[in-house]
Amino acid sequence: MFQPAESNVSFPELEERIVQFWKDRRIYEKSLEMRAGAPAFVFYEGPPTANGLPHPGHCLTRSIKDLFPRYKTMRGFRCERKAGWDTHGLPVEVEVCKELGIHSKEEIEAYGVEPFIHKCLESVFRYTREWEDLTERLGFWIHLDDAYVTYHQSYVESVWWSLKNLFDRGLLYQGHKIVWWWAQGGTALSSGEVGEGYREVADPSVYVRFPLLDDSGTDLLVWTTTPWTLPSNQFAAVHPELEYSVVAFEGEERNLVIASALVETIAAKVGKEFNVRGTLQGSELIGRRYRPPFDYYHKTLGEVEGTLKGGGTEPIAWRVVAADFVTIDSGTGVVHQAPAFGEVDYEVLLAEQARFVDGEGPELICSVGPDGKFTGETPDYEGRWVKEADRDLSRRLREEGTLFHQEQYLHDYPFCWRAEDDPLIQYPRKSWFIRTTQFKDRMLANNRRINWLPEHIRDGRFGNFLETNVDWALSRERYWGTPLPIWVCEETGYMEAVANYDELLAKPGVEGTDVWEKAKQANPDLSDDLKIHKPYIDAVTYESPKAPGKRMRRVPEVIDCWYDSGSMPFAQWGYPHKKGSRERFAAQFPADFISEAIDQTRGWFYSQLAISTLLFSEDNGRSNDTRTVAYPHPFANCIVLGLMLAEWWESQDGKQRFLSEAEARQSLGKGNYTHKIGKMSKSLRNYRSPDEIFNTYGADALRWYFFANQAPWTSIIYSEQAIKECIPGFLLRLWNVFGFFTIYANIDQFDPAAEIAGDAAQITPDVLGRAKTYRPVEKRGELDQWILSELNRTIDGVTEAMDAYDNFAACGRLNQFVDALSNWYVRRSRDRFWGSGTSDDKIDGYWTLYECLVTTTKLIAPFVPFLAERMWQNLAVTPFGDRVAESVHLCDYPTGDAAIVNGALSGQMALVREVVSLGRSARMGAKLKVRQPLAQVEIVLADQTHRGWLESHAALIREELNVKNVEFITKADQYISYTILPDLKRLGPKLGKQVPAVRKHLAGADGAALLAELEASGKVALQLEDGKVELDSDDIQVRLQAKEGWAAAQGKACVVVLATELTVELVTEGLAREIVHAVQNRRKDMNCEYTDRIAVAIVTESAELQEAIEKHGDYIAGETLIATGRLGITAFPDAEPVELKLAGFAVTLYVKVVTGSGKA
RNA sequence: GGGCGCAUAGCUCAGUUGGUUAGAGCGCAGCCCUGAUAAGGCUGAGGUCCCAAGUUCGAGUCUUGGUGCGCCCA
Repeated sequence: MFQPAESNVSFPELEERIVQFWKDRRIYEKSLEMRAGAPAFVFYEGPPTANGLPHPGHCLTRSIKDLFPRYKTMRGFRCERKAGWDTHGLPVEVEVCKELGIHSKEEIEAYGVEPFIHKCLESVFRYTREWEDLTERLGFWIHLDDAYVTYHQSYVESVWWSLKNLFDRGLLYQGHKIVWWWAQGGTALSSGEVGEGYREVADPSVYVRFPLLDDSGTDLLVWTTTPWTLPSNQFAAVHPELEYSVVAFEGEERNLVIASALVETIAAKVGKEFNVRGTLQGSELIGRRYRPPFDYYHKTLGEVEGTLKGGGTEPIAWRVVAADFVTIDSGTGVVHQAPAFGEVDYEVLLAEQARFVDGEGPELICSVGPDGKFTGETPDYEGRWVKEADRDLSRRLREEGTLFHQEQYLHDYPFCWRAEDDPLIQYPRKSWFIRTTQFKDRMLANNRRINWLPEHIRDGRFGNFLETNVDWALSRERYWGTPLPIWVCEETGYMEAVANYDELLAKPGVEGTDVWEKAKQANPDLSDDLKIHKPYIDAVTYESPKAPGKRMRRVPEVIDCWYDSGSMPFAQWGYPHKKGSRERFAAQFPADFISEAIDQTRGWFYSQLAISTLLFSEDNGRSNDTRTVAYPHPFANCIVLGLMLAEWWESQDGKQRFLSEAEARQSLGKGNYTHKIGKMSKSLRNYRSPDEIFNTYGADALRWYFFANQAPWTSIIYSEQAIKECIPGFLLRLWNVFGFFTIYANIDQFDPAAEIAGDAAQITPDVLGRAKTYRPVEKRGELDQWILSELNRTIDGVTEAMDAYDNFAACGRLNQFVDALSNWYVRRSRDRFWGSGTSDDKIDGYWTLYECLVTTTKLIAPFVPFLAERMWQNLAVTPFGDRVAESVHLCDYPTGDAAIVNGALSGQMALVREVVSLGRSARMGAKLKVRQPLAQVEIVLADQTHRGWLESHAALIREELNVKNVEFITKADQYISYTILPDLKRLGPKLGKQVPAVRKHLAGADGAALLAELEASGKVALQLEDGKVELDSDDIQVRLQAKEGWAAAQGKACVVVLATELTVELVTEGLAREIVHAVQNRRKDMNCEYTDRIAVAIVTESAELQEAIEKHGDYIAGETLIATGRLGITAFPDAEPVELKLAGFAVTLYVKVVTGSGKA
């Protein structure tokens, strides 16, 4: 016996039970053990941070990350799934600061770095429980117990190892980075923080003369809104391809060089007439020297020249240089360069430095201290806050005659978000960099080998990002992160990188480890992993090998936490220091599959690729302790998920928001609200929590929605309505087929377990074949052959799609199959199952449906693992017990049997479905309900190929359309007109410009005549204006059209015409069917069992109905299980009378159950 | 400002190497079937395929330019 499928299934409850079942039986672990010796399918988990609650976007990533490992496991691979947690970084510090009510680094230091990082550690796992619950409830199978954690000593030491490797290869260096700097607070701000603080302000805007040294009468004109940067000027930049003019303004002694396109604008600003004395290309200006507006540096360095790498010498600064970023949008087309205070300016300096031999190029000039005040290098302004000095600087330029023009300039400028009167300045900070630019080509080569989904990521967003690669600014002047493992000699500046803690302890004269030991003594609960973190690690020093008696001290920085996550391919195993890590890494590198959302392009996708390319490429330089592998690494296939959007409805004024349209309609009235789609926002509360979705619709509904409703890289709307619709649209439809099967199989005591002896394993076709009554497919009826053909086609289609990481297409195939199973196979098989007794045909039906369900269960297992498990338990475990796999997730994925696929039958069945559909459409047009039998249907086919087959299925068509006779006709001129259309794909290349004439000719021609000509001679000759054209039957398509006035419907391939005349016999039979319908409804209202036999009385004045009962009594009784002789026309007292109208006649219906003794 | 992506029915999206009458789901309206029944089916209304120019016998599809939106970066 099968456990029946409950008709009011609650998927959330079902899923909760399955979660428990998996846990109790260790199914996930067994699914791995089962594949112990199998080839690996390598998956990497991109680590989330558990210091915030998981939200719907995480459900999407975790669903996709679950789908493919499950699929590959069923396909025979061993897929280990190690979870991971990202624990370091600024977001964690910010959360802790919020909690402590502090902001700045000063405040953190005042609070104490030690207690601060303890707080960070606590914060990191605040929501672990919620994350674990979500993971489990969603059915995401992953080893949470064995997760890698980025702050663990073993992980940090792997990161250290890789950094030492880079350091020793000269790929890790110290340089400058221009950052947005809060001078008053002494800290850099992240781009996010800077973005928060933009405000419109008026700044002084000055046009300043830079006199050319080789032309005593001409000055470059530059423009800047930050006069305080002028003392640090080093270059002037022009665009080499722009045209510049030498301009004489009225009343000015000296000429000015301005981009030609800007001359008018500037003249208008100063209200002066001008003369253009000449023009020249930007490229002609390059290399020319000028005198900067302030001489603090120029007086000593102005005449210094350096040796160029290419030979020769050149002045190191105050020259015109070429730059692509120069535009004519504003300013003068000549741009003042102060590399200390602008990122692009700094890049210009780097480019210039690169032209000179080492040590002879320009050094960075910076006249401002970290406090934002001028230093002693500019004695006139020493100690003055830069913004406050702008006015004096401008005055001095005016006095010296180099100020051409000054005005107020309104623009957006960033301020500190926590001290809103403090403007930020761009400022150079010392920073550690990884020389990624040196590996650009190798990263690009690696990238080209990655299978990106969607494809455009490779050459688009990600490829472009690699093309414009700049060295990775690795260090952070923060507290909670992986400490940069570099120790510096306090005397000589000699540096060493350290690969792990033991290596550090082995250094000569180590001191400072007591700081950690004391802390641990004071608080034994402290995690040992903290000892390699700030502030403990900072205390550890050792003897300098270069200066006797001097110490090696660690640099103060921690590193970018993206480096942590990008190191996970090796760091998750503690490679290379942890025992066994080399083997594990070798076995699990590179990954076959990863997936995250598109925002990780420059995050995890890049950090992984960059680190992997630098460390593990075959030609990676002189690394000696790494393994190397062929591209691509560290991942081969990557699904880049789209962003998840929220959907809500809000009132016209935007003040009220609702999460469903129904709620909005109820509160605001129809039409008084707008449908919104946008970013998910905690503060707007514009989405439901995943828990609500799980509890209302279930995880399978959510998963199916993610997988089946759109390609994964499109932006996905978290639409409650659409999630809800997955239930009737797919889950419940399959559930109903499953329910249908269990009901009838139990009634007929169809029991596969009794027929199949011994181990039934995974109930594959070969196992089923052992059953006595299981007949080979070719011996079964056509409908069975058809659905099994569809099943095997579906297996192939789904497998092909999933192997290409195309879950959307795979779901489409599954959906199509379940639709065919439900809406054609079961529908057409109803009578078979409903009929009493057993027959070979009926048993064939059970075996067919059983095989379809069992196989579908396995096919859907990776997608909707809960429903699949429940169906497997009912269909397999209940009847077979321990003779079958205890979980569907321990099964192999089905493989298609090409011998069972019957393409011709698929096409034929599609045709008969179309004919039936058209017939119903024609009935609709004539307002003839299907219960009313009709005498005849006539079918006109455009293509006679399948006519014979269709004719042999006349019975099926008769039944579906409720007609007495089916005729196939070819001579149908009374119903049909013919149109002959050219096959443009064929004729286009052949005829070219004649195509429009041919189309015109055919459109105006008599279709029937052309068709006759084609049948007679095999071709059609057309006389066009510019010659004769002959078309054969392949060049044309015949299209049929139903003429007006018939109950007819036309499709692509045929026309269906109904005879609409009704005879008395047909009407009477229609009435009998009305009676059956009424009695069935009554049975349902009375909650009869499927097998109850009943007595019925139909009391009516209508002679027509009485005649119908008389003539078709046996039919009525058979359909509605009326006990023999118990259909009458006189009332009986012990049943409730029901008044109703049948075909317009008043009837009183009496129904009572007489016996529940089985249907046979 | 730069890069990438998107724009097709009321909503969300498909649309294969250019080909005849541009599809699906949902929603809406009407109807039907039904012992799988809190399912299912049929029909209908609804489209300047963002705009413009070009290539072509033929453009939703290719090219160029523009507009709008989103994401990333500055």
